[in-house]
Parts: sequence; structure tokens; C-alpha cells
Amino acid sequence: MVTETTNSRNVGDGVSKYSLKLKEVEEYTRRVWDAEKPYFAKPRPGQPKRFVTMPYPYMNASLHVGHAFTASRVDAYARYSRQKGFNVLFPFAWHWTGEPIVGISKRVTEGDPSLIKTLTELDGVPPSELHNFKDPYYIASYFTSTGRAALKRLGASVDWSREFATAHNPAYSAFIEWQYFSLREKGYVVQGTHPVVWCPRDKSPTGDHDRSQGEGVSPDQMYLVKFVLDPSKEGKRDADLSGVFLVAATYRPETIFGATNLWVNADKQYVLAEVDSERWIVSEYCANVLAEQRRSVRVLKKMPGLTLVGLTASQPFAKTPLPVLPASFVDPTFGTGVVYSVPAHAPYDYLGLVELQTKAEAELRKIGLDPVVVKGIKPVSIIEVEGHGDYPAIEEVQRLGIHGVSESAAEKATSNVYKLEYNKGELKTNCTGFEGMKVSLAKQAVYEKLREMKLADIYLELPQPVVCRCGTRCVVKILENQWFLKYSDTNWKNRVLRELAQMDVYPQDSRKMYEDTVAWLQDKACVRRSGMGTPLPWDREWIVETLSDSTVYMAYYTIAPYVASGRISANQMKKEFFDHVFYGVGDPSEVSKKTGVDPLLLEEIRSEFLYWYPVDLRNSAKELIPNHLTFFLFHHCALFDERHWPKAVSVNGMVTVNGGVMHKRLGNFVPLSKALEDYGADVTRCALLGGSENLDDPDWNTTVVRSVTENLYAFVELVERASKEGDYIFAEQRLGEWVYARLKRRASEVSSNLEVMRTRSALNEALYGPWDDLRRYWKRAGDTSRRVEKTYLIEWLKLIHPFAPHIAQWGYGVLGGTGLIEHQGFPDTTLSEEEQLLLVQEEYVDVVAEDLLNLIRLVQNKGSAEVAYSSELKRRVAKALVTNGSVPVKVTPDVIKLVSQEIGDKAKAAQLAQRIVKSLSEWRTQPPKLVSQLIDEEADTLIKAAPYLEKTTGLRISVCAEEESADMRRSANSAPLKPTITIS
RNA sequence: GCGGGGUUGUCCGAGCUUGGUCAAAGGAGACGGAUUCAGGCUCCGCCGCGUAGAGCUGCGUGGGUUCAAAUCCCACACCCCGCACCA
Repeated sequence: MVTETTNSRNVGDGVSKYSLKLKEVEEYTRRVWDAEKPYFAKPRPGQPKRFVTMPYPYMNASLHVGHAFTASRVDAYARYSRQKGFNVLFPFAWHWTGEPIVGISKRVTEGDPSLIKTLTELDGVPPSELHNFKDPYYIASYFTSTGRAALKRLGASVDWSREFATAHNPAYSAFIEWQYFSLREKGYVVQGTHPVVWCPRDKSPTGDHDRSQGEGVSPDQMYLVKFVLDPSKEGKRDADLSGVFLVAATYRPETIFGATNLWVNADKQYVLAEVDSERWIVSEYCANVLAEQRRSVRVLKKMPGLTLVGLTASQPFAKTPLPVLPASFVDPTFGTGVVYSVPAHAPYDYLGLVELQTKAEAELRKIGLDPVVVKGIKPVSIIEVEGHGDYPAIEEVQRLGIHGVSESAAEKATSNVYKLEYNKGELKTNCTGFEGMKVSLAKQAVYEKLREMKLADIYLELPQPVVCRCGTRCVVKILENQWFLKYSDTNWKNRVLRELAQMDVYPQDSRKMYEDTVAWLQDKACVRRSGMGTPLPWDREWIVETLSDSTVYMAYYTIAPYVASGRISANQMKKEFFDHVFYGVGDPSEVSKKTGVDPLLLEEIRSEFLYWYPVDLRNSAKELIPNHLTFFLFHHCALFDERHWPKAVSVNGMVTVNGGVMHKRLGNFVPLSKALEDYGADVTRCALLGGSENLDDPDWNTTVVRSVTENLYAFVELVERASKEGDYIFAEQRLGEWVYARLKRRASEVSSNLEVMRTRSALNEALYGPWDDLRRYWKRAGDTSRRVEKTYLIEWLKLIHPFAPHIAQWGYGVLGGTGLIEHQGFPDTTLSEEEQLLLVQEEYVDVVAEDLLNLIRLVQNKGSAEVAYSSELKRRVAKALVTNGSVPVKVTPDVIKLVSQEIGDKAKAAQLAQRIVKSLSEWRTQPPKLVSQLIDEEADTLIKAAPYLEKTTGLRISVCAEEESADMRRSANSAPLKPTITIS
């Protein structure tokens, strides 16, 4: 309730004043609904049905205006469909599966201040409730109950008897178990091994949203190249290095031919380790990562980087000795911490080499290097690039003016050279076995050759550092034995494409997005280790992940009321039960024996499913196309008969607030409950629906909300006056008929727009359109009372009902209607011939009025105007032209022939034809018959409209035929439906 | 990198798939006027140019096809959005 204080504080604020009235209206209607309970949907055999859904929202927060937008669209469609005579089911449920709810409970337990602030300030959680939020179940229940309340208040016509949550719900779990057993049986759930970004501390994959750094980074494939160390130099290092590999990581194995030396970071820690029964030297960090990538790793000995400097390893092909040198740019946490140096083609290597070579000899000796060897190293050119010299790396370093490895431009130079050589380079003759090969191809070829020699391998690395929210640096892990949905399956994909082809997809533009998603989709992990949800029935360590337990649950809506009422229980919901309900498998009495469900009840549930399924429309935000909505299609065609595949999907943009993406962190989060409290349900609905209807994002802002408030209020006022001031009829009969005809046409527009989920167009037509018609009526009929017939208002209320149901129901009641307005059907949309003519005639009057106004602006002396319609002869010609089949748009020889036949004067025919056709062509979209009638009644229409034209223009209007005109020279120019105007 | 979408009058936004009904819907807003004690609402007018009209110029830029293009074709520029084990 709005209190007295709120009221007085806001005096002067127009919105608030109107909002009060609108809230009274809202409460009126809520009382009606509470009494009538109109939205419980029961199967009614014989009556056509529509089953409409939106994805259940995730319950880690309050519902916001974005949810309200989607819900309003579905609700508008649902309400409209009921008016059209469909038996509509609009169910709702709550998504509890997954990690975030648990995450919140953890953070509350830890006392995270920013989270607590968000909960209390943005989600509106009373501080007294907070201590309960240590329990994830409580959190989910809390937001579910506030969400339900908000949605009810929004006026969503939901059948709440089917409500459920996806966790802590044995019956739903039974359904998910059935789903996954079935998918597995069909071969769509498989076990697999895939690389993931992994947090070693959390021991779980780290998705984008779980990262404090490195969003969007995914594993990249690198190549390991193993260099055999020369054991003769082991001496002072107290380790047996025979057969030991120094393992370098690279993106460019083909450059091995240009290697002049190896780099290690002398200041970092390396290890000698047994890796898959070989002995490798890599950085200590890398050894840990290797263990995550399906290798057995046993560290034998730590080896400081410095101890590696001065060793020699041999080039794998030529076996030439390559010295191991120190380089500060080598990162031990990237790759193996060992790289091989190709100064001719890698800017870092060149810069590092120059840096080392310019050091004092004594310094080199101090770290165990022979100055002669170091200074003797020369870049080896192995790649030919047209238009470039032998050393692209050196060229690029000089071009960018780089002097040292620590300069950031070195990064840029590296990528430039890489792109250049990859796209345009060829290997030179010194690359034995690969001469003349394109770099782009050589990369793989060289790797394979090395692999054959057992000197190369694959390594997965993150191109940029990724840090988990918990603060831990992430690595690439190859996760084994995880369960996947086999979305890569070609047959499955083809089935989905077929499904898609026979579905309606709104808006049209989005169809391609689904097709692309289907094509692009790979196997998807469908289980997680933690979070709320249903354990994978055959491997209970895993929980069915949230995007994977939400794909066919719409079918569960047909069972849910039986669970809710206690007529069936979770332990009865065995495979046989679902197979029977969804597929009709098994004899009821036998299924009954196995499940304990009464055979009659079993048949009732089966027929309930058959009645409601398939889903007729699923609407959501566009961001769900690449995931949920496409999964929804995949699972349906995996699990259900073709006749149960969805009929239509539609998407909308995401609501922005004051132009920005709604985000709690940005503080522009608008909870639905707050919007409802501030502005009321119908305003919230209409403001959102009026915002957008295609893939664009509607914006929620005060300007829009205010204007919608004013508009709705004006409408309410109109209704209220009509209810108080007694009966009124449109006195001007002809125009009264016109107003009704216009309404029919608008209803037809509303209808065709809603059918394809163009909710904004529909709303605009329903809400604003009739105002224009009425204004015109009042003006045209000279009616200053600005009143409306009740019957008309009731038709208008029916039109508005899908969008502003509270006002519609209230208005209906106030005007003396009984029961629910939605039972009164949708306004008639069929126009009689008379009505069509009426509409066209008024359009004609408008054109004349426009011409008059146009002229007035150009003329000074204005007192009166003469409107001269064309002669009998011209009209005859024009009618001959239109009755000829269609309204002419172009002067053709046929037209001229016809005209000259009519007037019997060939010379004049062409000119006349031109003028007449031009005039007629303006009416080309109208049926010829109608145009012909319009011509017949042109004079009459003008005469009747004269008073209106006078009022509009402020001129005295006289209407006459062209031959009676005071200015015959001008009136000779007249054409049918194009009178001449003379102002004097 | 891969893929998708977009660029319209002061702003938002329809229309472009099936070229002519498009100076271009609808909404918002500015301005002038009416009403009002006053503000808001409401109402009338008006918002590219054009002093007798049925025209001109215009829908990111440049070119093309056509009797005719916001709408079709080509090139260019700029902007936005997805890319997974997560809701």
C-alpha cells in the first residue's frame, strides 16, 4: 500500500499522483482474479491449446525488470491467445541447480561485506534475514517466494499449480534421472577427456565468470621440442645428464632449423623430472602443469636455472650443438620455461642475443660461458618472405626502433613477424626435407616429423595468465572421464536442423543464429562436482550441471500438478512411469504394478501430457540462443517424437537501464518488486513492451515510464468518465461507424503482430491507435464533449488486455461488464465492404485536407477555397481503367488505347491518361472495386466532409464540379480523386 | 581469430526478405498557441527546402542496376554482440 507520507512527499510529482490511481485499478483487478482464479489450466479435449513458456529464472537473486520484460511478452501472448479461444497453459518454475547459490551462502558465511551490501541494498533482503543466508536452500527459497510474489503482482497469468524448483526436489530429480538414462541409452551422453582451464586450489574448472583475470582466455596448443643434452658437460653439476632432454615449448616448430641456442631463465627454478619414463628438464612450474595434462611426473631433483647455463644440447635434425644461454625474458610459468632461440625470425631472440653479446667477457665467464662461443653466434635465416630480407625479425626490430627485450614493442614485433611469415613465408633450402614448403603447412609437417623421432609432443598453455576469483593462478588441465552431451554428433545435429526448419522462429533474424549454433556446437560437459542439483544416476559423484538439467523440463509441467497434489510421489516416478507418460510404452496395469501408480491416474497423466505437448512457444532473451534455447531443441529431438517437437521460439533483447547494461556492480539494477512498487504493474509491462520487440535492447528509464504512466492514466480517466456520465452514443452516425471500422482494422494489426511476437508494434497499435481515431471523430463530428460510447470502450479494453490486463479488467467492470473481460473474446477483425469504403473515403478526405493545408502555407490571401472534382468524362475513363483488372500505376500503350477509346480523341488521350494514372496510382494498394466506388462517391464525400475541412483549414469551403469552377483554367487540371483547389 | 547483427529525420524507432502505397509509421522531445491561479495532464498547430500546390533534396560513404531504390548489387567506413563446461 502506498502510505499517506509517500503521497504527500511526492505532491507535485505527476507520476506519483497518477500511479496512485493506477494502483487502485490494479488492486481492483487483483481482487477479481483472486476470486475467480482464472489461470489454472485443465486439459479440455476438443479445444485448441497453446502451451507457452519462458525459461525458469535462476534463484540466486531477485527477479528484475529484465525477467519482467520476457514474462510480459509471454503473458501478452498468453492472454491474447485466451481471448482468441485457445486453452492456454503458462506454467512457471524456479532454477536452483548449480553453483552460484552455494557460492552466495559461502560468501555470507565468510561475511563478505560487498555481497551483503548487494543483498540488502539491491535485492532488498532485510538485514534480519541475513543470518539465514548461510544456508543455500534458504536463499533459493527466499528468492523464490519474493519472485513468485513479484510475478503475481505483475499480472502474469501463470498456472501456479504446476510450480516447482529444480533442486531439493526428489520428483524433479527422478525426471532428470529418467532424462539422462534415456540420453545415455541413445548414445548422446558419452564419457570424454577434454582440456579445461583449471584452478588447482578449488579443484574445479574455472569458467569466465569465475576469473579475476584472464576473461575469455582459452587453452592454446603449443609444441614441445626435446633437445638431447650433451652429457659430457655434466661434470660439476652433480647429476647424470645422459639421455636427459631439455624440453623447449614453441608455437613455431618449423623454425627449429634456425635455432642457434637455447634460452633458460637463470634466476628461476627448474627441475629434472621423470616424465612418462623419460627424463626431462623443465621449469618447476611446468612440471606441475605437466602432471595435470595426463602425464606421470616425478621430480628427481631441483635445478636452479643458472646451473643449466653453459650446457650444450643438440639440434634434433642436424645434431649441431646449441649452447644453453640465459635470458631474462623467458617466463618459467609459460610453456616449459625453456625456449630455443631463432634470432633471424624471432625478435625476442635477436634482442636477447644482442644483449648477451654486448656484455663484458668477464661477466660471461662468470656464469660459465665461453665468450668466443657466445659472440660467434649468428642468426640463421631459414624463411623466405617476398619483399623482405633474410632477417625479418631484425628488420622489424629496427623498424620499430626497439633496443631491448624489456620494451613492450617487442611483443608487437613478435606478432608482426609471426603473421608475416605464417602467411607469406616459405622454408629455404637449408631446411632439409621441407625445402620450399609454406610456413603455414610446415608447422604441422615439422612437428609430425619430430614426433616420429619421439622428439616432439603437445602441450596446452594459456596464452595469457588466468587467475581464479580465489586468487590462484590457473593452469590447463586435461579432465578425464567426465560426462559429455554429444552435441558434435552429426546425425543429432541434422535432426535439430530439421526440427528448426519446421519451427517458427521470431524474430526472423534470429533463425540463422540457431543454425550457426547447431553447426558450431561441440561436446558439452554436462556434469559438475559441486553445487545444487541432481546426481548423475549412474555415477553419483557428479551432479547434472545447470544448463543440462533444464532442456526438456517443460514436459515435467504436465506431471507437476500431480506431484504437488500428492497423487503421485517421487519413488513411483520410475523409468516405466515416464516411458509410459511420454511415449505410451507399456500397458497401464503393468506399468502400475511396477510403479505403484493407479492405472487410471496413469492414463490421466498420459492424456494430460498428450493434450499439452508440444510447447507452442518458448520466449527468452537472445543471450540464450547459443546455449539454452539450442540445447532445448537438441534434447527435444533426442527424446521426443517429432509430433512433440517445439512449435516456435522467440527471443528479445536484454533490458538496459538508463542506457547501460543492468548490473549490480554498476548499481543500476532494478528489481521487479521495486518497479512494481514505484509505478505499478501495467505501467511496468507497457514501458517494457513498448521498448523493443526485435533483437534490440529496450531501455528502462524515467522518461519512458513517465510517459507511459500519463498515457495509461489518460485512458483510465476516459473510462472513468464514461462510467460516470451516463450513456453516450456517437451522434454522427457515419463517423461512428468509421471509428468502429478503424478499431477492427487496428485489432487485426494487433493480432497479426502478436502472432509473431512483435509485442511492441501490437502494444502501440492497441494503446495509441484508437486515440487518433477518436480525436478525429470528435473533431470531424464537432463534438467537444470528448466522450466515447461504452461499447467502443469495451472493444478497446479488449484490445489493451494483453498488455495492461489490470486496466482492462477494471474498465470492463466499471463499465458494467460482469466476469472476466478475457472471456469476452478478442475484437472482431473482419471488415464489411461498407466499412472498407468508409475507411478509404476518410483517407481520401485526409489527402484533400493535406493538400489544402499545404497550400495555405504558400498563399497570403486566404478566405475561402474552392474544391473542384473532375468531370464526368474523366471519372468514366478512370473507372474504365480500374475495372480493367487492377489499379494502374504506369501509363502503358494499353492504357492510352483504352483512354482514347473512351474519349474518342487520340491526341488528348496521352496527356489525360498521364494525369489520371498518376492520381489513381496513389490508391494502388486498394482493391480496384473499392477505388471505383470511391470515384463514384467522390463528390458526395467532399460535400459531406466540407464542414470538417472548414474546421481544419479555417477557410470557407465550396465544392463543385470542374466545369462549374470559377477558375476553369485551373480546374481543367483536376483528375479523379485529385480535385483542384483554388484559394481566394 | 570464428560467427552473428547493425548504421534512417532532434532522439528512440518502424520499414527493408516480395523495389513504386516513403518526406518516410509510431513514440519521445523542441517550439508556438488554447485551457489553467500555477505546474502537470489535455487540446490545436508545427519541427528538410519551397510565397498557388500536386515538386526538390533526403534514409552511414562512394559507385552501379532500374522507367523507379531507404529498399536490389559492388566497394569502403564506423559501431555492437556471442565464442562453452557458466547462469
